[in-house]
Amino acid sequence: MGRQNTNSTTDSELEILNYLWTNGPSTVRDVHDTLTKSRDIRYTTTLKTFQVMTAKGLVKRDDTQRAHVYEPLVDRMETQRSLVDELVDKAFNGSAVGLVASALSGKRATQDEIAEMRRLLDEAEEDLT
Amino acid sequence: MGRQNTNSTTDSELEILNYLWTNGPSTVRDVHDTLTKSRDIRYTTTLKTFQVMTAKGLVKRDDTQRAHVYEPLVDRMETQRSLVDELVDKAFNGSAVGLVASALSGKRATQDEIAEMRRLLDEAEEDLT
DNA sequence: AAAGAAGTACGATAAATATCGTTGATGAGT
DNA sequence: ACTCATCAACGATATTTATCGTACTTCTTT
Repeated sequence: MGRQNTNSTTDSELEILNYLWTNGPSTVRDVHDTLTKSRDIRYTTTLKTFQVMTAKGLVKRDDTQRAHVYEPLVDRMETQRSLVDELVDKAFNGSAVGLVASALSGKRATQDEIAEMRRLLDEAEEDLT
Repeated sequence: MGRQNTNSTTDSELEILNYLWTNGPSTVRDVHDTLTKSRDIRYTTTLKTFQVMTAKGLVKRDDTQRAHVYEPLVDRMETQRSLVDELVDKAFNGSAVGLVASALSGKRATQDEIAEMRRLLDEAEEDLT
């Protein structure tokens, strides 16, 4: 009964993973000092999230130092892809086109971004044959 | 303290909204009979979700009939856009390009889908003036 | 009219998530 | 050696979500 989620990573976890993916192996202190700039949370909250993530296998912990060092065990692109797939299923009836249409209608894309997307489409098309 | 989510619609709610957007105003029975094909849930679960959605203002209820008729109060594209924006922020550091790249790397897009995306890009470019 | 089917209302509950506080250990500076 | 800061461990708790069961009401069918 009760809650039931197919989700792999929660919002808090994703926030932490983003930091680790960008900055490499880090301590709780490193991450917390960044998180606390935008939100008012306690150190132990960040720590607890790390512990949960470790239990889930999302990160690996090196405890040879007093301040444990964490690094991600999940791949960034992989995670992004699964989040996108999930959203496409849930909100766009499986159509990636719908997703792209939405993305373009939201914040207006710049000329450069549009050009980059065209390049991505060219690539995707080549991979088809 | 405790949980805190910026999310507007939950998974269950979105599932119901999808039905309403596609099929128009419907009764709990209508929706439930469809949901129950893919998941094993009780009628009152679906009903309860409708009641919560009504309280949240996501749907409007017409109770002039014994079987109340519900219709969506939120716009489909609007909702999709906000879900996409949320994901772009959370997982792609605000870059819609990253999202599109992920979408293309996931399930392989067909020739037709790619063509349609190109068309969307053309449109977006024109809107740039 | 009685029985049964189909509805709604609503409280209870399990699980997941995000959060905090307390406790005990370890290290650094005086 | 003592004090203070930093850290990890861990339990407690509020909230949200998804779910169900029970009770009550209202049609329908015999």
